[in-house]
Amino acid sequence: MDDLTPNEEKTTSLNFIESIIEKDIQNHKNEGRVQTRFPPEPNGYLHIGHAKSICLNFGLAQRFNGKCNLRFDDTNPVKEDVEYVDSMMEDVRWLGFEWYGDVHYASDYFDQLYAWAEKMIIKGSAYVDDQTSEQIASQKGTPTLAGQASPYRNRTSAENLDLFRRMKNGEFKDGEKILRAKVDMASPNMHMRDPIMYRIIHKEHHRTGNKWCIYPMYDFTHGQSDYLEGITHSVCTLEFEVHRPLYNWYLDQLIDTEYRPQQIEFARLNLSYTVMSKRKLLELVQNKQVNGWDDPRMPTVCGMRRRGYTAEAIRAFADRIGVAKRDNVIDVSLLEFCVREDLNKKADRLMTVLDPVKLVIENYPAGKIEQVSLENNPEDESRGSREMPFGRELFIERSDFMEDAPKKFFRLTVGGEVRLKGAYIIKAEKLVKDANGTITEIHCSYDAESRSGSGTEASQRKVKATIHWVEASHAVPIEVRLYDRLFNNEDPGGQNEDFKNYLNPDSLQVLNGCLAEPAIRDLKTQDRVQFQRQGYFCVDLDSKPEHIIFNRTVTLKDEWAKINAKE
RNA sequence: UGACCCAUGGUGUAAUGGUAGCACUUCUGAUUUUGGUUCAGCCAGUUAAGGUUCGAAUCCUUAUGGGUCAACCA
Repeated sequence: MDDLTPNEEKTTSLNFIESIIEKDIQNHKNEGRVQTRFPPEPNGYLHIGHAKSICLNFGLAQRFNGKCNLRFDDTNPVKEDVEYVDSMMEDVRWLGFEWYGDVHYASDYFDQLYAWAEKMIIKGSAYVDDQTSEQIASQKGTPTLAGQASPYRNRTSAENLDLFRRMKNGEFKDGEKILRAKVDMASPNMHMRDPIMYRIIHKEHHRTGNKWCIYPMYDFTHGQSDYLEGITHSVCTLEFEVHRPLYNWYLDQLIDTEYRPQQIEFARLNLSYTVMSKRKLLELVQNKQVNGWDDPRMPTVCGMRRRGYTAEAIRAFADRIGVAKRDNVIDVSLLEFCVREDLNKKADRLMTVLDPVKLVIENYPAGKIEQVSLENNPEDESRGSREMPFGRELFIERSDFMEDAPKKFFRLTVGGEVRLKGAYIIKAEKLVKDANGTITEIHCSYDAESRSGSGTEASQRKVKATIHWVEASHAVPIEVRLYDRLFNNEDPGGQNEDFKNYLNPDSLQVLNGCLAEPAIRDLKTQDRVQFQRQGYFCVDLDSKPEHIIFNRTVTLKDEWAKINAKE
């Protein structure tokens, strides 16, 4: 596992899971051993909610000198695929974690689980049921009404064993028979009403091929898998709370050791302005409302990676949101804060003009080009500086000029002065407009004595604002993709209407006429930079040298946008 | 009209019977050749009612509110 940055040093206060573990260690439970696991089902892509779980499980192992396994919970061949296995391993590693030993699969334990099932049949705590799923459901009762026993509940062990073996041998079709645990049809906990242990699925499994046509259910698999791997603390989300009695019941039936894994539940992550369920994310992909699982608007790990999020930022986020049992909705602004905090220190600055308007410096010699020096990162002197061409014709951001500016507008107006970052102070003199009245050129004069860093008195002059620019003849055209929140409702999944009704129609904005300084050509795919005064961006996967494409990871905080919005 | 879980500023999370703290957000100000960063500060909280206790966010009771559970999914 990689080192924690200073930011990720744990505080002294413990979350409730850490408190449990600390107590267990003090009591020498399991010889003081700590082993956790991250157990995804390989049926989709990992999202920021999984990232919370990954950081939690691997983080607990780090903190308590334990181990953390990676285990694929692959008990349902109908839903699972190797494609997902590979992407999940990639995502876990990208987040900065390495699992202990080999990757594990629940399917590694199919033989042992089968043997345990036979053991339960022999001792009379499991039976084969011939009924349809509808019949079984109708006997299940309701949370307020006890269930009724299956007519097959009292088959002899011998008969059950024979039938179960024939199930395994492929003598029955899907759904014809199942194996159930004999627990308590009157339990107030629905999961204890003779839960299904094995079902018949004639489907090739991504790892075991056609060896099996019966597959164990989650409940009959998870606790035993934990046990077999020596997991001490089996951390899962709250909806498995009602499964815990069954988790423990199966272990009680099957094992006799003092060692016993303990299931602990925590509240899953919810993020404002997005959805987190695999089903809903899949729907967005299938309906082409996003461009695949790694669309930078998706809360998937691969989507966030493509957008330019760093693993450090995601880990810092996971750390700050904490772990507890109450339902929560984390404000997406915390995530944005974490990525800005990280990128502010790491990302070199670059000048790009997203919505260019031409600026002509009338008293600057035509044809002259001089080089000005700019520091790469004011937060990190070791990043050095670079040269950038300056000349008579430049492009500046259209929004940095206003004809009828309110008093709080600090940028360029006719008769007003601003500094061109790293270069000279200019004063706007007159405008050139087209037939529609749109400004096509801003003509200005410059103060030749004011060059940045020249040390002259004029260079020390204070002006209200400093704006970014690019020299016209050296400008590099780029495409920039701006992303906004995917939904315009804080909790799109929690409304009465379909969550897709709350999709933000402006979540993706593709800008094609953007211009960048020449240094932009040095960047490689996925490199992250700050576009001066605008935000953090990264080179998109689709970018090519002849067609450079950037994704906006997150904007800078923007005081003027706030003031402007209030008008 | 069951069982189980949960309840601290707008959001999230601490305080483990003894001064309700931290972070994000909002807002104010200082610094700034990024309206960024940094720094300083303001506003703002224990769901309610009883009880135990010298003392309760914390323990107990009840109420209220929220969540989970009736897949041959995980």
